[in-house]
Amino acid sequence: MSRIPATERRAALAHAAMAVIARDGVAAATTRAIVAEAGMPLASFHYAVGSRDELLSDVIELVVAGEGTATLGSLEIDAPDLRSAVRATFGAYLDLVRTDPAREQAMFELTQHALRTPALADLPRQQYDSYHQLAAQLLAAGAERYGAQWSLPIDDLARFVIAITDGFTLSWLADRDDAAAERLLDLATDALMAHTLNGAPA
Amino acid sequence: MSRIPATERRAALAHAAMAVIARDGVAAATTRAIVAEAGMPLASFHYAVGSRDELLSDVIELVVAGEGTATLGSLEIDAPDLRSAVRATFGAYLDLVRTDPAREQAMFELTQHALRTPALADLPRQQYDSYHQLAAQLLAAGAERYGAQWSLPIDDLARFVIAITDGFTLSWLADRDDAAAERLLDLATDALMAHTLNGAPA
DNA sequence: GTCTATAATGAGATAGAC
DNA sequence: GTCTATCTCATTATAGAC
Repeated sequence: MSRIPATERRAALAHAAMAVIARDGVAAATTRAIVAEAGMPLASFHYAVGSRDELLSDVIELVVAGEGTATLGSLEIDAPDLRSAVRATFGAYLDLVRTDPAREQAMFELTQHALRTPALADLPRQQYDSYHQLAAQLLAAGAERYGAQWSLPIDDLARFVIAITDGFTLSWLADRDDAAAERLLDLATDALMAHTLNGAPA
Repeated sequence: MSRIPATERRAALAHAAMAVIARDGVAAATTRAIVAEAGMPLASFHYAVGSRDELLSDVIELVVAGEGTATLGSLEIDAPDLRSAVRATFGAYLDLVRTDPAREQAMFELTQHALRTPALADLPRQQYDSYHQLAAQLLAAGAERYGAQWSLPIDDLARFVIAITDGFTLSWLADRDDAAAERLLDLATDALMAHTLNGAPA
């Protein structure tokens, strides 16, 4: 691990930290665990980063930049109509949560930690802006593809999507009730579709 | 602090821990902080409880028993119809979150911590069962009071209510956008009311 | 520049005096 | 039974050898 510029080390540490956090949670992301994940000696940590919270800030930047949600942005849904597409996208997110629950939990933990840490308290706003933008983008793309229109401001619907997504994830993490989660997503789909105008709008 | 039975001390510690957690978060709820809150010497902690996680388990029991949600159960809403009552109840919850954001955040932190701690991993299920029961009870009471019926199983609607409530709380904690939160609750109310039959059911 | 070795701190838990 | 004083451990952070 020699001859590597500090900025690259910093980035490598942030990625290693995200891996540790996704696997074991924020509390387990000690400086030791992070450098072990990155294959660096302990002293490299403060050589590159200054403090643990500073690195966690970098990690949230990664999430904001989309590294935590990349899977959803590149999703390709093949559905006959908008309703099916919406439901399938929710379903794809459910699969994501079921495949890697610890990762989704880690996103919540990062937010909570940042909210409790004065130096990081601004980051959750950016994090949720990023989520809302992703949802709005998916909603807009869906409407365009199926020739429909949303009858409410897309930002309001995006916030609803993120809220129901977060809420559904939390309850699933708590009780792992797949069937109830599916029914909840049906309900969420109904709620969204109640605010569409398809074909020729008024 | 003499002559107090161990079981009472244990309960006192659990309440003190909940106070600390509600104010400063789970990570700040060290044994020292908890006994300071309770006005006890440090050694009383392990005299009464065994371990920190054991006490956190007690704290979640308190939440499950309703101490974290008592405000909502005793809510008295005065509204002309079911829709207004639903919206007002959501609004009351928003007020609760705005009045004591740290407390609501603490509920999330307790869940996350329990999920990451093998000895406590069963508790989130009970915690969410308790939430779902509270929501179901509120939905049933509302329908009865206004002579309406829900056209979906009340447990599914209860899960939707808790999900949207959690999700809305998380986004509000992140960006403190009151206006957006109100619009989200309007949307959630619409979604619920789409599943009512009022007057004479089929 | 890099990393071994070591502070310095704060944590959970306990021994033993009263 | 109760609590003071202490132990042991893991943590963040740094000093100083190479």
